[in-house]
Amino acid sequence: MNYQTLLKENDLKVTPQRLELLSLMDTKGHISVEAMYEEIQKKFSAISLATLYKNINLMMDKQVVTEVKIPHEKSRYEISKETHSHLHCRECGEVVDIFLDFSKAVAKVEKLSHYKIEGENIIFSGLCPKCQTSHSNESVNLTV
Amino acid sequence: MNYQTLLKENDLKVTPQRLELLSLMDTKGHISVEAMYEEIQKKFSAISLATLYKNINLMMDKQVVTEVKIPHEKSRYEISKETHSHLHCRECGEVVDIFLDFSKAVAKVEKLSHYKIEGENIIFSGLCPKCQTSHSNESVNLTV
DNA sequence: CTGAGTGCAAACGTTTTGCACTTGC
DNA sequence: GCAAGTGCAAAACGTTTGCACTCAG
Repeated sequence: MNYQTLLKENDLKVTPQRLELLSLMDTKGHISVEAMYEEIQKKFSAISLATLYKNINLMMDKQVVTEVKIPHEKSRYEISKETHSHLHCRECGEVVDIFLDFSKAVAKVEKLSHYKIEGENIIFSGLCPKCQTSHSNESVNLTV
Repeated sequence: MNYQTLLKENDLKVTPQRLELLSLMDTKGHISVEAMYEEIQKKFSAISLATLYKNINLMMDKQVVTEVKIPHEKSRYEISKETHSHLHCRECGEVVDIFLDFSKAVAKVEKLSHYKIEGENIIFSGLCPKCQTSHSNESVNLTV
């Protein structure tokens, strides 16, 4: 992905901080403000939280970045892409994308509710493949 | 709905503040902390925000109340009920319940992802029937 | 009567703001 | 060169905490 172009297309100046931010969201997938701050400090030790917030908000306004609100967790952020859903593991916290076609469901909802549906926000929660088998931490110290 | 029973079943003492809180969530449907505070002050002018938060958190811990995270909006709260989805009007902010069966989709997701799905969180956004026709505010002051 | 709930004030963590300095274009 | 972006410090905001008082059971 070309972050420079992405910024320019949205009338945002290309700064090294912004490039790194986009790179983080792109490679780490779904990242919280906290984690972004920790990560970006590795390259820009003097970066300010204010700058981080300003950029996240600006990019959200421009729809370059999308906020993902996960039940019982803090928001995470991703680079906007085609409509997709999310899978969230309640054990390890992992969030992954899943591309599914809900147009049938949307049509049904429109018929039933008379709403004009413009978008859907879908998060499935459960256990990822790894956490279904590794219950190592679950049974520790059960002697109460 | 019997709020007294609901509280007792969850080992929560029955207080007038809690009864009113549950009544608000029940009748108003999906309500923000802010709106709850404004409403509850009509009956309990001296109520503290701390009490409000303590009760919301306590009831969430006990799963009596569920947080609804809507894109671009503050969280709202509802009395927990059977699995259901939500419809959100971006114009007037209304949120309504819709009961749909997504078990087929869940099965598909499990097959594709190898996740074990325990719950889904689905919000459709768009325009409610009223806001599709009344565009009164949309075209005001377009002369730039 | 006793522990749980309430209200108040203070504290806390997160996010936003104003301003001087720096940088991209 | 100038508007936009950055970093810093202070402020604002929403939420939580500790404590004395009150009330439900």
